[in-house]
Amino acid sequence: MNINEIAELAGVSRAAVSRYLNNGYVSEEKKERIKKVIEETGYRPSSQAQMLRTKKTKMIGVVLPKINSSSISRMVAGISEVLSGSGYQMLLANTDNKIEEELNYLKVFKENYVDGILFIATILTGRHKKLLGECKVPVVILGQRLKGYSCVYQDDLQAAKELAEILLTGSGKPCFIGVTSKDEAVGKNRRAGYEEVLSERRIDCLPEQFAEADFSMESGYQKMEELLRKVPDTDAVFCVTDSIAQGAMACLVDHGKKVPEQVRLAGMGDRPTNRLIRPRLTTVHFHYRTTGAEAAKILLEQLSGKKTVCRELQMGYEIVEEESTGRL
Amino acid sequence: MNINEIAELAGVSRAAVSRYLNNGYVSEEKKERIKKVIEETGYRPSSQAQMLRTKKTKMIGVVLPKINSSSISRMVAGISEVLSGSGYQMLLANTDNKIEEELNYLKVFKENYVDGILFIATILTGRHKKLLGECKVPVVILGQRLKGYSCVYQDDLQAAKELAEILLTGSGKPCFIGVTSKDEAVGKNRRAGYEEVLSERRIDCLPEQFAEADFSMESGYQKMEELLRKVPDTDAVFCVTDSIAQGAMACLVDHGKKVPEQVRLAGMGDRPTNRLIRPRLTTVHFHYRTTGAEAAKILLEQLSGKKTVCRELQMGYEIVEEESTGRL
DNA sequence: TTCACATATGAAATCGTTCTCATATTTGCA
DNA sequence: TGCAAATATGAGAACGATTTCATATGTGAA
Repeated sequence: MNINEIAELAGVSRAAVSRYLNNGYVSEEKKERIKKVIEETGYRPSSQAQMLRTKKTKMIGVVLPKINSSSISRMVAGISEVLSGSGYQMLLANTDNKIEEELNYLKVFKENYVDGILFIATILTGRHKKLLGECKVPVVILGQRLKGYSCVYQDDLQAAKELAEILLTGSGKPCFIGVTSKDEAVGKNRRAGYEEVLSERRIDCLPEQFAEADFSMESGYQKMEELLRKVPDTDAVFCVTDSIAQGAMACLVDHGKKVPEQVRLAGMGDRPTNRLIRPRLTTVHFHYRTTGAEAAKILLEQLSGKKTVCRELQMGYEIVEEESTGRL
Repeated sequence: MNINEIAELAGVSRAAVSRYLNNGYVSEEKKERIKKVIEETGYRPSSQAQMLRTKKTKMIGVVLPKINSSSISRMVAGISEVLSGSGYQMLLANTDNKIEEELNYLKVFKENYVDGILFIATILTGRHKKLLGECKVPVVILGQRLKGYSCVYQDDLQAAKELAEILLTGSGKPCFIGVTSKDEAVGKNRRAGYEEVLSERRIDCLPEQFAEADFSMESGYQKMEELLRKVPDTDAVFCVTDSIAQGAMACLVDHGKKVPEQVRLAGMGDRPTNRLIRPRLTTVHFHYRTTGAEAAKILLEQLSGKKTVCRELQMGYEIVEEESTGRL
């Protein structure tokens, strides 16, 4: 079933059918005939042909580091929510945290494979920036701020600062478990927020009071163990993610440390699973689902062809103070 | 940059360039020239044109009920793992558990929008079956067994049975929190496994000892509360998912019931978050990631054009016995 | 030598749309 | 009435690849 057959059955020209489908000038009488034939045959225009002709794929490429992560899958849910019903489909590119994969997908997408790109980033290298600059389609970056690009990101610094103020109340020997500083948002900004509070309160720390984990619970457990060895009398631990905090918590429990009586603990990200652990973990709730939704909205706006002004959106957060920081 | 310009720059015909790209007959000398031009220009053939001409989109449609669910996002990770490097892209269709959306995506995909479909199902109605039957592209169903289709599913009945055998040891008044029986796998089969053990052990149950939740923790909490009201002396609770079990556990704790001393509890699905709750939850570990990976492999096999024999794959499982069932 | 078969080549058809263009016809307004 | 603008129509070119076809050359076996 192609447009020619429909045209023939309806006794009109191919162009008329095309116009009917695209709201062009067609007389009521012909509209009626075409409608009838399309319903009877169940005809659907070939999207492949449309793509070729219009240079639009009606697809959004979503590049992400790891789909089975709570924060990221929540963003994707938000994206999907907004995209559904907009006529756009979502093309998923799972990079498994491999930079080469990320670059590769950007290369594929940047020409005209998709109409727009949502890029959930952790680390943005120079090569990323170069490829992003070459993109012929609009891009929105999620989770990191990047000059010159539309982006939706968390206020990591401020959130970390506010959280640290709670955690460090009355603490003399705090420890910190972070991640690589190549990750601007989680690695750099959250640490910066923490350190601001350290210096405001004139708490001096030795390098051994800082550890660097990856994003996993296991790694949180392990780094906590190292810290306990090096700093046995630590009384507070700031973890840059909840996964890390959960690992650290398990480690503390296993080593017979009472939380929060002996060691206070805080994480960031408000994993849904936090509700399950006891003592309850103090954390920061970020609106990940909304982050995804807002990013998708911005992209759709840019696709709708208005002036392509680049928009930056900083999301709010909420401190979730619970038992693990000992004030409740 | 299109194939004509490349052909001209290389001094060959358009057909030669196409053959070069598709491993047809081209002399070494021309291969060299074409290669050089392509490298210099950074030419990439238009996938849209290829799709139109070849009727292949190199995309797999993945239909799923909810992306931010641990089991499903693990399946997607498995799918992505296998698909990556196969030359196929993943088109995500998040249906948000709405049957109409599912049917709609099937309608879009069934013709030739994608080369194959991975369908993560919960409920399979007659309309689903009709649309699946009309699919012109290969389909693999995940999580449910359906006659006549390739599928990868869990051995829900056997797993539930084995789990019930542990939970019901020495129990006189067990309760059950299930889900709708429209869900063949989780609703029907898991309940059937549970009931088999009931009858083997000649444990009689009243209807009020059975509750029906949806898949959420909240609903697990709420149903547990109802059960505690109707059956205050219950000594064991079988939950068909871990989310439900986690909700039930929270409820029991809130009502001052000791787990497992007063009430024993078991879930199914092995959510990663189980490791965090105390007492540790007895559950069944299903290989979701592998389920996704295997399904993708079957689909790729069918796409590779061999005999399209329909394959059924029943995945194994592992009982994870922990404290909540009181035997450890 | 001859015939079959693999290798090599480019012209032209093809996939199924949308869009431009040329051409009518109708409507609205001065 | 006259003239511009809006409405309506279909022929045919384009989009950018693959594939068929006709044709030519090289190679090895009978």
